[in-house]
Amino acid sequence: MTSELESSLTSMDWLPQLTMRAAIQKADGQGGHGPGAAKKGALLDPSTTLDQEEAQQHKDGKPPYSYASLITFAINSSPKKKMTLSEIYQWICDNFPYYREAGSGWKNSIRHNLSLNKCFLKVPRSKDDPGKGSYWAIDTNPKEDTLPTRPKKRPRSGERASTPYSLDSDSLGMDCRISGSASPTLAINTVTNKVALYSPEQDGSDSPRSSLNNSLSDQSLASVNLNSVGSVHSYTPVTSHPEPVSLQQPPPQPQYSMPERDKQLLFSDFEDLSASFRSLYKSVFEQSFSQQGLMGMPSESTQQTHTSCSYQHTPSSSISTHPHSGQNNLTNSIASGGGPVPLSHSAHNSPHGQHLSHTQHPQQHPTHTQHPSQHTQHSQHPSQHTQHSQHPSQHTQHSQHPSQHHQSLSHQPHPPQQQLSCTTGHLADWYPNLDALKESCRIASSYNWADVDLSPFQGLKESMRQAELNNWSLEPTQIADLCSSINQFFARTGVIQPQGSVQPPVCHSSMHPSKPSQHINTGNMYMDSRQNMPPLMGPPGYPHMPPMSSAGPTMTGHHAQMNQQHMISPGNFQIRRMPADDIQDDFDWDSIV
DNA sequence: TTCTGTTTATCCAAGT
DNA sequence: ACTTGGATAAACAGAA
Repeated sequence: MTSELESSLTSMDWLPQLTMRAAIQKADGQGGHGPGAAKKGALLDPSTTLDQEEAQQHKDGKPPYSYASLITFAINSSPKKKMTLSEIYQWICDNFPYYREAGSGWKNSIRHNLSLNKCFLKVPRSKDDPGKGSYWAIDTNPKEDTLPTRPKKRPRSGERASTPYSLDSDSLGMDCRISGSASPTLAINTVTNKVALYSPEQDGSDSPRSSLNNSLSDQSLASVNLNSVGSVHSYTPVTSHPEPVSLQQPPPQPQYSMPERDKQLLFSDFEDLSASFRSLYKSVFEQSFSQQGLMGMPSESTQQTHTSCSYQHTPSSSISTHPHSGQNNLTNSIASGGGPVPLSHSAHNSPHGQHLSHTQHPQQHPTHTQHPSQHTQHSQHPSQHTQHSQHPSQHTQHSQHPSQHHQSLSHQPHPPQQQLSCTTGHLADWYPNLDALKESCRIASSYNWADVDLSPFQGLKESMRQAELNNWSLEPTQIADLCSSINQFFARTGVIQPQGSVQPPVCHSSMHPSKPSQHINTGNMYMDSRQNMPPLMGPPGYPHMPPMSSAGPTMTGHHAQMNQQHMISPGNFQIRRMPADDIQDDFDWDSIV
């Protein structure tokens, strides 16, 4: 039996037959990319499921899937997107009779894969769900940078030292990075190990075999939970190599409906949004209103404001500099496959065709920031948050260091997000601007709002308060509204410039060392988090937030600096900058250098 | 005891 | 030749 398995699983002749919806490219699986690519693609999508048809095709013979694929299929077939080992066994046996008679060696391999492959997360059972073994889920956000979750395999002669433990995205990243349908409640602690935590309510009777279709159904985002989960380390998705996936993805073979993709996007992009908002809320309203005797915040709301674990949406690096985002967490991180990462998945499907299709928002500004024509002197798109280019060569050097951004970003044709078709209405419109908004939040948080009259923003304050009370678990539309309100708030208070040059008060000191900057950290963080993210960008449809110039953080920091000078004291709102020390940013550039 | 999970070692096929 | 990714086997430890 093992011999049969061996021959079947190791041979590549089955690759063309792979059908893994998203990742798979039946169309050109063996075309330009070759078997290797196809092979890789086979595991690209953590949310891949097995088609009934496919299953039927391989009923009799050796399934042309790798064990990792089988596991993925199995897990994804479960409504809960998690399965116990025995369930996985069962599912495989049920769907591939071959394994029923294949002895037990394959089970060992399954276990081996589960343990070895970072894509798979062990999910502890809940207390009320006793049983043997843990659940296994798919990590859509495998940590791929920094510390390995496990010691590297002891190198031996002739063996690569980086795999399979390597965080090298080419291997694991490829397999797992793509956004999937991970449950929003899935928490990953990538610092200590791969651990996923499901909310108790999610534990329940799975129906592993009930479905062969993957969907976000039961775990889709009924609401975007921006809540932070306290003590767990936030995930730091790093998409050092987002493109490989996309490159291998044949264009339009979308596994997800666009709404689903959007949902995934939401998670990725809102990962630290809650932190930003929360931070803003606390820094601005809490501070201000408390002094004005208007505060009505629950004490708990302040508890999570600053945590040591910071999450940073770092498309191409693991840098985490946003202190306020520390509250972020897992809950948020999961979903998205690393935020940007998943984007690449779809982004490449139609690198150009989908360029900004979010037009549903009534308020949407006709000319989007990402429009190439608006980028005056830079090849890079300021609004792109950056996920880095789709060119592998560019990813290889995704250094987070500002000085290197210029080069590495200059070729990015389209930011993944840009290419997404946003279909979730208001929220979708914010996709390209979330980072900017978050950045603004962060910047705003560094101000001293104590003496600022925020009474005109009672509504916003109340909204945020409610959000706080709800642990930032908001509906997409609510988030969108909140984004708009906050953005408006920023515009009015001068945090961002309402019109004309919309550069936010962000300095990229690293880019302009000669200029003293109060935002050194900000600048760093900014670039760090979104290497080519525009300092600030108005939401589509926000009239006074015209598209940013192409001034990317790595390229035209001087604009931001200049603006900062006069925006800090905006009109009626005299804002005192907090001492530099108060500015949240403990990021150490040296650490990544 | 069995199952589960981790780890190490080795082999093979394919790619570079 | 070397690297890479996957498969297989096995040893081992811990939990149910």
